[in-house]
Amino acid sequence: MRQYVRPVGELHDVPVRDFVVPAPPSNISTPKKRKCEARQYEDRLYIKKPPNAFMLYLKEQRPKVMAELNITGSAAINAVVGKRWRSLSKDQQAKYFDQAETESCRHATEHPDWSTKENYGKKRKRTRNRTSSTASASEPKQEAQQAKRLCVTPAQTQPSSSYSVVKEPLKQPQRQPTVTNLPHQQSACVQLQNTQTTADAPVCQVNPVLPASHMDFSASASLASSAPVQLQKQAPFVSDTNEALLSVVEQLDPLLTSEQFQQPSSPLIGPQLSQTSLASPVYCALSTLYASPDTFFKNQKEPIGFADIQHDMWPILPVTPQPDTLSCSNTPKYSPISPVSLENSSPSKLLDSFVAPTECQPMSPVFSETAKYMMSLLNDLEPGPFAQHLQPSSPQAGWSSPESDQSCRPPNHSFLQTLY
DNA sequence: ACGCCTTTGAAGTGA
DNA sequence: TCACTTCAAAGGCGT
Repeated sequence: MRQYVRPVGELHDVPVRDFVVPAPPSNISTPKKRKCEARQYEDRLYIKKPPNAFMLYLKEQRPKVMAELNITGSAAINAVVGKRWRSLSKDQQAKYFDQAETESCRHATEHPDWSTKENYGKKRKRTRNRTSSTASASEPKQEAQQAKRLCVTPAQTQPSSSYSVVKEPLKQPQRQPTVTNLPHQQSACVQLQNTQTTADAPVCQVNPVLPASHMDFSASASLASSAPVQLQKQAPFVSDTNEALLSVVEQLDPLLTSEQFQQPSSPLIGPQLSQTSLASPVYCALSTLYASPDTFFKNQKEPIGFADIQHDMWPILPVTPQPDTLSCSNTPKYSPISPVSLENSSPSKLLDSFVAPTECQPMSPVFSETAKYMMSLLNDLEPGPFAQHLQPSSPQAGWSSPESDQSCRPPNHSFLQTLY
């Protein structure tokens, strides 16, 4: 496999280069069923939708049902699985919603500019007719609509920048970096609470994690859900990864383990704070890294693309972004509303204080300090690579870590090694 | 060769 | 806002 080396930043004034493996996304289309789409987009990659919870369940259950019932027809299998799905409890289903959120987050990281809109109308005629043979009068209209969609001009279905990377020089997305212009899927992730929400300073939104509709259902499974204590108690399915990650965040933010969070129904401040903390850019970025480190680092595109993918990643990377790798467009930047004293602030307060400025600004030193502290925690969990690159960073006053939770295991992933 | 079937959920579309 | 449509997976079947 070919690899390319490109500079990604500097470390202690020493240029750092990174291998870029131009591996195609894992969710490209199969040529068989995408001929129509392929006609329009030639050999451009077709990025599929991330699977939803039921699709993940379906994938898992299909071989079981096939073995149990000795049937092979997918339609029959799907009907059986659908029935089983409906018989599952909310808690049982939550496992798959959790996985779906992870997949969605990973997908959004790999394809930051992609939305389901890209695939809309790309399949051939497909008239969903639940009433079987009854040909409705609206069918011609539907067909006409679909034909219209199928015949859209390339200009109407301008591929996003993530597509363009495949064959063309990287282009700047045409959208302006206003949050309101972000695709809905991207904006679904995180909204930092307690931030200014003026017209000039929209609510910060960072990498996608989950649709809001899940936040009331899959609280235990959502990274950005409410009640972090619930997340620990009622989510035996939470992976080792998330568990370890949670332990880091809990250490990062002592508030998460304070007594007020032991009661899910207690004060309003609980969900608010927990959502902010668990949905923080750092946590979100870390979860992305943990979820798919190889993909994340291998699928880096041009520097500007990398910055676009995850500006929030820079603070936790052991490199300093070069000025020309920072993009002023399409990526919310974070800076403190007002100078925050490290001595008197917990990380959660710091994260709360970030808003998206109206123009490109340099990395917030406060944010970087937060990230450094997180790195030190990560280093404790998995000693190694970062120790030689980061100055030891002891917790500031007010950042005192709680007693480490014995149930929180260190991450099994060796993603840190992939950095070097 | 490729659309249909069949399921649920997420998201897009149009009124 | 609401109803409707499309697409994710998958493999046998029909055209």
